[in-house]
Amino acid sequence: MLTERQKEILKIIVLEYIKLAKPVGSNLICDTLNCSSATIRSEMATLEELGLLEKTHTSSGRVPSEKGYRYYVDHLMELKKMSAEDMLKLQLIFHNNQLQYNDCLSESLRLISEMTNYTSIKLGSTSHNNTLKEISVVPISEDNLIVIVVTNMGYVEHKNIALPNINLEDVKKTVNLINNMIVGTPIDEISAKLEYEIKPIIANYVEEHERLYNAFYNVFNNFANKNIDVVGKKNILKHKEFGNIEKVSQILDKFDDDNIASLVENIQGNNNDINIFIGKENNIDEDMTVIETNYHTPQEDGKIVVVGPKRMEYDRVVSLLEFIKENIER
Amino acid sequence: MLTERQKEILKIIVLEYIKLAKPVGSNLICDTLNCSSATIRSEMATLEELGLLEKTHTSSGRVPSEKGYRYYVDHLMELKKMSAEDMLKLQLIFHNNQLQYNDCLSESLRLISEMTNYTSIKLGSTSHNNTLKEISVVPISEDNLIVIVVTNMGYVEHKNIALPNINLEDVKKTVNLINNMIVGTPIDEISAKLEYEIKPIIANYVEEHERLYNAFYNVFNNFANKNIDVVGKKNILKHKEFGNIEKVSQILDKFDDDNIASLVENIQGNNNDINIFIGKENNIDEDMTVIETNYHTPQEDGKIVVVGPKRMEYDRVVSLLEFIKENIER
DNA sequence: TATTAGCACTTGGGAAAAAGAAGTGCTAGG
DNA sequence: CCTAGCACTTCTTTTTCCCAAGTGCTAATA
Repeated sequence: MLTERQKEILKIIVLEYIKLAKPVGSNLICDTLNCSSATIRSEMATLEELGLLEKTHTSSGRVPSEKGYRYYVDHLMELKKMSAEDMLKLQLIFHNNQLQYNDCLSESLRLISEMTNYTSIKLGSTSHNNTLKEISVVPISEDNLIVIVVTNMGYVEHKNIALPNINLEDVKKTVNLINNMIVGTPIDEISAKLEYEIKPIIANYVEEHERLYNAFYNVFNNFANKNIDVVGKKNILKHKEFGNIEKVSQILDKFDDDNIASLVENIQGNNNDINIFIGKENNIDEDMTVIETNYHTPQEDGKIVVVGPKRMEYDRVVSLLEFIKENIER
Repeated sequence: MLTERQKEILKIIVLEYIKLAKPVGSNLICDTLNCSSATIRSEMATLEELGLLEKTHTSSGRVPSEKGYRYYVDHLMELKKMSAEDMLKLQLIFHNNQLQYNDCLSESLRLISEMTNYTSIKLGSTSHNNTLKEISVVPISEDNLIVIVVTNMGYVEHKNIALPNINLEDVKKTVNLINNMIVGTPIDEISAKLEYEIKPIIANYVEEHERLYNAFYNVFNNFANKNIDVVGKKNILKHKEFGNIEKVSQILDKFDDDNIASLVENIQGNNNDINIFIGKENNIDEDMTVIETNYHTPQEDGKIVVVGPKRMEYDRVVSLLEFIKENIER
């Protein structure tokens, strides 16, 4: 259990280090706390013993340890409201009626990255709410046709499939069948329905049912229900803790679409709020902090994630995410 | 006019510098050329006077100047055929029947970047060959509908438009009209046709023709006929000439989608072959070289561009691009 | 008992000096 | 025209030196 003064000191060190990225010495603090630097030093020593502070070398000032950041986040951070400026810019997005839901979200991400110099990520997945609205087919050459799938939430996906020498009538029959029988089915159940309801029927009606069935099956099976969006990768270059090419390289590799998708997917907060993973607590990079939240809209469920250095403006990011989550869910 | 020996020396220096990025001294060359280093030195001095070589400081070895690279590219470079390995990997792509035209191209880009550690870019534009094949509309809620446009080449684009309280019958009438009257029109002429052929008619037939017309007009007007694809941005980190964060930052900014699209668009070779722009010759970055070629397929016209440091493996990149251009155009 | 002033000590960083490596230009002789 | 030899230049690396920042400890103080 920390004394009030110890908390105060820890907090000052965290905030100061976040601001300037330089180890914090006792002199800086004794000004604010009206006591001598010697006193502060002995308190700092205690905090270091508790594992909340670290030194970069024997005679340096103190730097928060991971545990120190954690303590700050859990007990000391004040959730101040957003700055007027941040607020204003975000509201411009959400009050812009021109923008569709999806554009709002990606605009917000862009804005977060721009304002904070961190990297923001969205991983969305078309929710169970998405059901098949309509499927249509446009033949574009002898051998190729385009299959277009629309969900009730307005997702559209299309695929070019090659079906040499297929009978167009058969295709139309199949499409009609699908439109009549399985419209309204949740996207993730369609494969099953195709198998058990459509396949048996076209097996009788349609000549080349085998090939045709497989083609349609593939269309739905590959329905991209995960989409990832990473904004502001370049921002890591702006933080001095990542001042060498190797580190930057390593992090940028992690940010590659395939990589990051699975990493982000595995981030699992223990509540539905905003979750913070500091350094080794996260699976992206032990020198970074990851802040995550989930959102649920009629169209999709997903995560918004902000990644930055451990000395991140925690309070600011949390309030930004809160605001966005709240607004996107309406 | 250079003597044979001078050419030989220039060539060795260029190749050596490309390989190791270290200024080349006279000793290294006299081994290969069977003459003393003093002789080489005096030749080097001549080449420097001609502006083909440079020194980094008074007593350093020589480095090719931009003019030197240019001379190499114009007169000394041998177009060797691709290495077996490069060839094999590329052929795997083009002989894979699973892959559609578009996937082939992006796979090739990915491969080039991976093999060479440069950045490759594709800027494609749906060619004039693309004509409207079909337009369809799917209403997904009271106020929203999805408009889907398909071209004869199989491009599909869709847009969610909000039309509160619109009469669905009117929408259908308009869609039918478009499908009957302007199918077959090249994409880039559709806006005009809408204006002069469709607008006057629906003005009579359809109640809210104003709003409806505008909505459709927007769909076609925003038809994304340029698509850009940048692969391997991270690769600049791998070259020592870009060893500091500022330079990397600056280049990565240039690679941002919007930026690079217009930059690439302005690259104009003077022939239909492969064009090389060294350093200040290009508009992307004066420390880099840009190699470009155009391709023309039934589906689209476009450019493939490779960007890397000036000490680039010119011969290799040229042969890679030649191969891809040739294969993609079939 | 908690705080403070004072002081010796440690470390990193930056400047200056020293030593070494790489390579040049020039000259004189074959 | 070529080459061996040598003085010279510049960069790079290493070493040395010194200063600034900041600590920990001790003894005195409120």
